[in-house]
Amino acid sequence: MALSNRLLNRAHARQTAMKPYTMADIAAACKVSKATVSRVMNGKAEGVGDETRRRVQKAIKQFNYRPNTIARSIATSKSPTVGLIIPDASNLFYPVIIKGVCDALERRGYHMILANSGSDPKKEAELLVSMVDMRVEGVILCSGVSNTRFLADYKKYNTPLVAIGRSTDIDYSDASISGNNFTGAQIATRYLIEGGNPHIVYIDGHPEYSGVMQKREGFLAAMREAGREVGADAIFTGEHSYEHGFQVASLLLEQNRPVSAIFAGSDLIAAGVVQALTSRGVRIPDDIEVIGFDNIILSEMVEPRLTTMHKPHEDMAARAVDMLFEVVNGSIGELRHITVDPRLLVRGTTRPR
Amino acid sequence: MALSNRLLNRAHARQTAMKPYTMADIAAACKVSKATVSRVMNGKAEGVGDETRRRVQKAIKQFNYRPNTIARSIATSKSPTVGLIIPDASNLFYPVIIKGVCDALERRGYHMILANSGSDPKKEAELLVSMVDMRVEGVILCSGVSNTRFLADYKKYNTPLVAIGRSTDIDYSDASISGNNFTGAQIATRYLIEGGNPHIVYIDGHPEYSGVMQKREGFLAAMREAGREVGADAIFTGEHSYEHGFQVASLLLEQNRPVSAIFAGSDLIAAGVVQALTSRGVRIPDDIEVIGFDNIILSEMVEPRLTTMHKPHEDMAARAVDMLFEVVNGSIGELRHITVDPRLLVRGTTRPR
DNA sequence: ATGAAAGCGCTAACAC
DNA sequence: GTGTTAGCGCTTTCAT
Repeated sequence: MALSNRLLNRAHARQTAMKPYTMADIAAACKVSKATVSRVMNGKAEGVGDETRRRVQKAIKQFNYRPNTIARSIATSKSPTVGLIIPDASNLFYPVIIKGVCDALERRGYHMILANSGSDPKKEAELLVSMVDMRVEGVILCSGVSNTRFLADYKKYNTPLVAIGRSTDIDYSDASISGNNFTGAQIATRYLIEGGNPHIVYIDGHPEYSGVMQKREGFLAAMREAGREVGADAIFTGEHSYEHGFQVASLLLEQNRPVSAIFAGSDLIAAGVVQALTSRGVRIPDDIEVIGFDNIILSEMVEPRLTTMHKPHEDMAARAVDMLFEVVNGSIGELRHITVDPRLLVRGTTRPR
Repeated sequence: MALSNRLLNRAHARQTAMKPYTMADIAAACKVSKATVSRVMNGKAEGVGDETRRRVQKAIKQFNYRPNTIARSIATSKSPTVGLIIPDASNLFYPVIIKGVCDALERRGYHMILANSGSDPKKEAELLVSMVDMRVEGVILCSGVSNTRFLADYKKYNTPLVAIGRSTDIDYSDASISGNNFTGAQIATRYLIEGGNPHIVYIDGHPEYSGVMQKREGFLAAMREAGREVGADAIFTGEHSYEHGFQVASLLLEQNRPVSAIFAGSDLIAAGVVQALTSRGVRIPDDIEVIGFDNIILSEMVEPRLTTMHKPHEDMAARAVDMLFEVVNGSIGELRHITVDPRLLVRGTTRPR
């Protein structure tokens, strides 16, 4: 009686405060226990009679009852959410990653909490911890610059971490998937060399990004093996942005530098280069060849379409999610750190070979 | 004693199961009550002595204790999260919306749960309900096609909803912000007419999208007021995509149709148009003028840069978040449904007037 | 087949 | 200042 009184009071309070119905409400309405409602909600085949089940289901419909995911999480101590941390959602590189992770998660009935780090290691650390506070089941981290000191320390929080696009610092994540930047840059550069380009310029983002360092090495390796000298003025680093590409290309033109080909460390940079060149009347690929990196969606939207090093980002995102769940349930194998080789995708910014 | 025994046992279990420390652990270690730990954690100035506070803070540091957001949510019955539902994260229109919402949320210490509806009203409804299940404080919905029947019904869940980009169906959201599509289309079309274009073609997405209908009306209104006739073959609807723009423009060229200007209902379409035209040697804006819509980041990355109808998406996203919180705490005023007028941004795809 | 009761980790009165 | 005691809405033994 005491119980049912409480419930009635609650039901009243609910009406005025417009609070959602709870399991107790359904239980009371059906004159069964919460345990039974719980069994029905979770579709337990065993342990509940047909008649009872129907009655409960009816009440659930009627009350429009929806179980409180939070309460469930606190009871089971696992919440159906995963965090995704990226540098900047408005950077054209990430939409497909976001989509890939989001969809893969949803297929498993999970939610995605998205946050932008702004490429700030400190902010990234804060976000990671706040994800831990949310008790996400794991987090997927996209980042070029991280506070590895923090990442090592982060292990203590015991929240699975899988990295996308960080081939270095493998020890700091439980699993990772990334493109082979060295190889990719090497392939692109070789292609440019074999195409007979006497003057190749390489433009990329900040060298502190692990990916940039690797691409730089790949570029240098390809040049070296061809016996080419690389002057300090053949390499331009800066922002990983469209503007950077545009500015460097403009500068090159203004300085009247002999340039026959440009290898850009990202399609964003490459797109900036293409616009700078075409807007000044330089013909691509006839006068200058351009190769980008990543094959983001933008690379098909510029004219001519970018020849670029393709990486299967959507698949990589899905695979990252797979791996995250594998580490969660301890089924992850030895190959926890995957590297995929970028593939040269020839389009319009290079001449036919 | 019983209590402290339980705690000790728990502390042991924790070690082996690697479960995070709880408030009880800290309390036990400091020989204070959970209430005190809670007070310290929440920075309550009153109610805790200096010495105690320091002791507790030290233990928190030492144990690396982090409060469980979920538990807190269940206790306070409010969770620091907001849902954002968009049609497709990989569509270049959304990155800046995502970023805007995410950042605005983070400034308030909130998390964003992101989900893609794929423009499927049914899926959208499911997502909305799953957000309710998560007990988000509210949801921000970006959508052109919704199940208005469901939306009306959704009110019963009592979870605040603010819409971005839906000027119609105002009754279904607690607040909304969107661009004035009619006016925008009208301005663009007038500009094209005043520029002396004899043959204006209008390309847009599916007419069942509320925004498309409005733009269509704006286009027609502008044509009508100029005494122009609009043949059925002057309007092309289809996907809201780059490909659609590309295909229609290609078709136009193949059919050798007299076309002097194209008004595209989105920059994505406009970008496709520009590529189709330039790749076939049509000069923009000399031979054909093009005006897009939205001013997404892509519009600056094509050559020539797109003349377009600018809308302040980042601000709109931030404003949507503001409004969401206003409805949450009941402080929202009368102007809950904001419409912003797009502004003509003249760039390279139109001739100087 | 069903119910009672004990948590999950926290907050929030209300005592003392 | 600090502790006690109820919950929050659910799951999960363990009885019956």
